[in-house]
Amino acid sequence: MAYEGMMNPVMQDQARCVANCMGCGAQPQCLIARSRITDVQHWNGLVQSQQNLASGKALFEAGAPASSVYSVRAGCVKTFTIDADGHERVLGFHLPGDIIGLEAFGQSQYNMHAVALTPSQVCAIPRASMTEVVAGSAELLHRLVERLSHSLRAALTLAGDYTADQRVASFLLEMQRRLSPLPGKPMRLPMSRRDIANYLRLATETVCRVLTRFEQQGLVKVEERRIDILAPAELQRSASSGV
Amino acid sequence: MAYEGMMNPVMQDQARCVANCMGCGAQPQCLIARSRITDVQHWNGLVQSQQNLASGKALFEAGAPASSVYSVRAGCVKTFTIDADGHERVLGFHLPGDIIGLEAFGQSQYNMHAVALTPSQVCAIPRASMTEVVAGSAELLHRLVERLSHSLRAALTLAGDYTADQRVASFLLEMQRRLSPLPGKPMRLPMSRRDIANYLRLATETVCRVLTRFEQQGLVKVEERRIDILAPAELQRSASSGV
DNA sequence: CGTAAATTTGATGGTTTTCAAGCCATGTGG
DNA sequence: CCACATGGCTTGAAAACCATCAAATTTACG
Repeated sequence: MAYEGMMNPVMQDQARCVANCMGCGAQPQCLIARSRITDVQHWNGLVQSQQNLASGKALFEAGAPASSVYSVRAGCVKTFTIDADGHERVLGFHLPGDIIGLEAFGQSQYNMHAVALTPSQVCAIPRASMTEVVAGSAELLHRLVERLSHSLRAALTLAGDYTADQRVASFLLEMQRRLSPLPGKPMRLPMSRRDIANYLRLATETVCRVLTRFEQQGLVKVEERRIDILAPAELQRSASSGV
Repeated sequence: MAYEGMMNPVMQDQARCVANCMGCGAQPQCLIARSRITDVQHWNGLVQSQQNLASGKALFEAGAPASSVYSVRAGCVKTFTIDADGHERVLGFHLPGDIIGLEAFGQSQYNMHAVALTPSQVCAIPRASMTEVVAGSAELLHRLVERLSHSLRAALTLAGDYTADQRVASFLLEMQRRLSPLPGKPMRLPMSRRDIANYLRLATETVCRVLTRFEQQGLVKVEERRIDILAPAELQRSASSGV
């Protein structure tokens, strides 16, 4: 249970239920980042509440009324669907600064589940407020559409027909970027091999084998969920080249 | 060269270079559809120009400044990228009412190519105008985000690990819906087998084989690009069930 | 400390790709 | 009008890649 998220100062502040954007640990990545102080204050007023989620707890379920979007402050939240056969399909991993629930815009219900993979903290923003503040600030509107179009590009990338090697390599590099551990420090993945495999549309065993092979080739150092990328450039080539 | 698109009245009106939303054939599907008359007029003023595209002509290329988004009035426009190895990757087919270029929001350049598959007609809307009008109308903002999130869901669907049968079945049903031919009439696909295969991340041969099998099973009637769906319900089952 | 879950490794099989070749439609030029 | 060329479409055989099944090993946690 010794998740690193537990050590985050933000996590320890469990008593405060009203959000406070000033001094938030996720500021650099947040939608509101680097905005005018008045915008931040306005935004701050809209954030309905913060929510602490224990590892494995659901943020919302498919079919629930899509009343809010959520901005991740700390931890990691997995979104996924469950198809008719009961199979899980991982749609994404949301790290601090990411917004969850934008896909449900224009729908009355969420069409996916959201579950915390590690102890997490999110800010709930009522959808109506979201529309309002964004309509009032061209800057924020721009950023919002930017995010949506970025997600769209990411999804289209995921939709490509890449080999298992390419998928895993890309995933490791993307995670390295988003988790941005201290240089030289290995990153700690918040998700299981099973979740990675499901997200990449591969079998769990395939992900294992690829990681083993990458390690044998000296590209990475794997130690359970701690992964150190030794040769980013070569890994990048594995990600793009068809070999 | 006898594309059906040529018969569309809108297509014949090649002299008019300033858009006129009133009476546009794509109205029912357009973003502006069913808006207040003042909104339509405002929108109409923003539409910089219409553009006629001969079959095979490029609307824009990857790397070009992303100055506008485009609303398709008639025809079909394919968007795709070309990777380092020179391989094409089809991202989508845009039919009347669809908006092209939203993915480039927040980027200075398009990151994909857009080419007309049949004689087509598009309305260009400068990006600044787009932002402005959308900011001025909560209704339009809502619709825009709705579209983006719809595209996102579609991309996530495409990203699933479906069998060749499932992919082709889904594609046929989706095209039937979007092309909405007269009941009983077969639809005419605007794109080649190669484009379909590329879009579905399959080999051209695989698409052929699946179509042949579907025809043998009596699910569809295939005659070159004219395809008649004989058993929509069964095809739907092929699309969802893993069998 | 013991059980359950996660991870890893091996062997086998199935789906799809690749390579190769033939067919069909369309359009061109004689 | 027909021969011919071109590109799209279709079919067949072999190989590649990954999933599945099975089992050993490790880790997590009550």
